[in-house]
Amino acid sequence: MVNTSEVKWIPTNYRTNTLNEIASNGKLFINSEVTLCGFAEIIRGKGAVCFIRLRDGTGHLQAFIKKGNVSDQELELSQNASRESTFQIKGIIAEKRAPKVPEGEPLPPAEYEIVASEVNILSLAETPMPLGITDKVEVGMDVRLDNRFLDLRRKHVNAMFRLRSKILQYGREHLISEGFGEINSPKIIAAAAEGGTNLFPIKYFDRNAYLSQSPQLYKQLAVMGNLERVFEIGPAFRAEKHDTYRHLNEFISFDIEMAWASDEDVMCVQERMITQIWRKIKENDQNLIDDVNEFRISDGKEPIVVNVPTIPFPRVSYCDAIELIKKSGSDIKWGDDIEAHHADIIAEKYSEFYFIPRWPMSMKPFYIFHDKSEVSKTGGQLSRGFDLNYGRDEMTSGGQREHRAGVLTQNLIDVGLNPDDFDFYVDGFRYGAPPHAGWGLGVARLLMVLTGAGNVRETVLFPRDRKRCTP
RNA sequence: GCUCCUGUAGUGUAGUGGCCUAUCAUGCAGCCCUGUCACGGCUGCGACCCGGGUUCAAAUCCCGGCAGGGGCGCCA
Repeated sequence: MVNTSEVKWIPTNYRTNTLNEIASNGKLFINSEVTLCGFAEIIRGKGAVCFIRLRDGTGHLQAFIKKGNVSDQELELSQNASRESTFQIKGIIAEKRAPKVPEGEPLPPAEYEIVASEVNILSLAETPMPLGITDKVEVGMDVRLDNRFLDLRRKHVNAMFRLRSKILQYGREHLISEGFGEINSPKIIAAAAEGGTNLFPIKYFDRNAYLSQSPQLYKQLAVMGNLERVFEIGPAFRAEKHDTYRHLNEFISFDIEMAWASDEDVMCVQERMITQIWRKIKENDQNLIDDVNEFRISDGKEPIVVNVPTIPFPRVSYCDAIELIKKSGSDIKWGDDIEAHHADIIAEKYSEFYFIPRWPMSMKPFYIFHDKSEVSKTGGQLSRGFDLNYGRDEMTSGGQREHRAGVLTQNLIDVGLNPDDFDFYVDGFRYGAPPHAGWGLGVARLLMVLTGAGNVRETVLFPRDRKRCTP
């Protein structure tokens, strides 16, 4: 279930070992006395014996409870316990009796079990459960989310969130290796950071405030402060009434910002980070991918394969993308947004990761850098803003930022924002400002790509959408 | 904001006007068997979202409500 090779599992007051330690190194434990804990995944046996398949956060192990080894009361309570009840069992590790195999077939590898001498039921599970942990019965998304704590116990769901943790870990490690430091920006803000999307208003004592839609302005200020290269993994809030497989109203954004860099420089950081995440997952976490695949196969889906993408990712500039879409017969002109059905056309040619650099300045936020000499064939002003897509889906939005205070103020005016509201930001650029660039990446969307999940709700523990604010 | 669709046992489903005191699986309860391990066998429990209407007859058709899902726009 989890790669425990590098983890030191220190005993707790409840257990001496994890189940996986015993299951994978049983030989070393034979005849030794241990105390183990876990959920009872299956309870079988009547009369003189009882078998419990225990599960903890590391793996599984069978407990064998036999009349005479424990009190009659312990045996009976165990036999009558409901599935998913939690147990603490003290006993001796032994090799499992080998199963009967048909003539001529080889015996399976040795397995181990704990032969109980003491059984302590920590908590009895109520019945029936709202959804089955191991049952081969489908469950609707709504029931799953209402009972996420149970849903998470299902192997493939559990694996999904362990993979999420790995993505964050490997991403962090990679950025740190390139000189980035982690920051935390405020999530309570006074004014709309970027305009455009709707914010959630909140009461901040006796004033009005909002939940942050993006760490954008603050990570830039951190760079102005000579933190040089920063990243943040934190929540962003958007009060948009969307209702799709890829949108939530609260999501975790993986953001970077770096000094002395252009749009192209941070695209390179991103493709290095993504390939490194893929490479590490492939090296270390195939077991988690296998858990996901086991479910996908039982569900009639293709198993996922972790293919490390090759660098560089294709760059399909905005202008080229428009040409490509036009060629397919779609009605689009320079200056139009590339919508989902347009992205489908690009995805026919570029089905994996690709960048769309150099969007029209008119379509990008005020803080994006533009160079007057960089224009389209038709004369439209280009920007240093880019997107990263995977097929039809947008993963990232980023770009080189405007570091000229005067231009920033003009940009604010051009998009109809009041520069006075942004003094806290523009002031940061008045006393020397390095050219800089960055991006924000949707963690859940990246996990969707990695795992083939068809809905962002699969990749977020407790998703917040238009209809759902609990649990 | 605009669209399309769906509500049947705890869970997932079958059902398209009468054969529905509603199918199957899983679950749960009980019994039998058993060093079990995809265990097996038997018995039982448990449901048509709510309110109107059409009809001799409604889970099924119509209207309203409530709840949920898909898609679009916008975005990560």
